[in-house]
Amino acid sequence: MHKLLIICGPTATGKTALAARLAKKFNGELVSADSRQVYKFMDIGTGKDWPEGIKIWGYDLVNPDGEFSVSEFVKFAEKKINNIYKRGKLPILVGGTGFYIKAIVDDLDRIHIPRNLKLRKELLNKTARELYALLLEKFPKEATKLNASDKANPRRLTRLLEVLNTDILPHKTGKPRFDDVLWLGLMASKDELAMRIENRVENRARNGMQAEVQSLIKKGYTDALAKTIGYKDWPDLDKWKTEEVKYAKRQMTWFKKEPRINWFDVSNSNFEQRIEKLVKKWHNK
RNA sequence: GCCGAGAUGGCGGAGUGGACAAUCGCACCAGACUGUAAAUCUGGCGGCCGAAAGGCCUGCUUAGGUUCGAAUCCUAAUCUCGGCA
Repeated sequence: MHKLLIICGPTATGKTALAARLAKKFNGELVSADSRQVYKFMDIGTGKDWPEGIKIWGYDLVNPDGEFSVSEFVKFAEKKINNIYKRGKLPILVGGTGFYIKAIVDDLDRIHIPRNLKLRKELLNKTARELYALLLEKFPKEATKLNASDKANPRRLTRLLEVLNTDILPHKTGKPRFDDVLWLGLMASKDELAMRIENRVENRARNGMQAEVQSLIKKGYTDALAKTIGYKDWPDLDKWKTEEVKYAKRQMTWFKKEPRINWFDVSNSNFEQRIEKLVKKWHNK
């Protein structure tokens, strides 16, 4: 019986802390599904927590200038989850990157089609219009299926051309079979979330962010800093907060349409008890 | 006190007699997204009615004025910023 527990939701809702408690109660190990925390040396800015006595996998997978994507994540996480099963423990997938979580649970067949650097280079300077025209010419069926947003999105158009151009079939990874998946979602009202984010940012700013940024610069990772929330606007805390709030909103836009999530408002005083009750029932089933 | 410059939507900032409810950027709201998801992209964004097309009202510091017509010209007031005292 392979069960998977998922704890998702926007940033600053206390996912890791909850996951750690549940891991203790139910003999679990954590797998982080967070696209920022995979980078080494970026600890404070990405909010890595290391709960005591609990294993958490998925941090520090690549250098800040390394290539990473859902595909790498899936390969890593599936291996890890299988390993956790082998040891008779419960894997708990915890994080705010909805795409990564979905990729683990559902069969997303295209994500393992590799990059085509030559093609990407050719398409690099083309506008969305040009890319779409090209797509329409070569793959009219796929092209007309696109929505208005994707039609204007150079990055996604490039990727689609890349996917359709290949004859390489995506290889099957050793995907674990999940018999039973429980999705838990942590959320809060807009105001509550904004407040939590503010506090969190201020704490991180006080607790070593300056030194972390400097050491990253010293190591030469300025490109990575320039594109990462928290680092790119440092030391402007207001901007950091705004970016973090916007990020939380984007996360919610993704999660809102996921019907399998059981939502809990972290402002409710008894939400943890209710979660424990639910998990217990599911775990013993 | 005198001389200059200026006051535009939540903010920055265009517009300098009609095409202006007012380019654009930020913020904000909603959304898309099966290999960059920390990314990228789409729509909305004065008020009211409407599904929409569209309609009505208010509006560019304030008060007057000129004009068929003003954010744009004139007068005065208030405030801000530079220079001289």
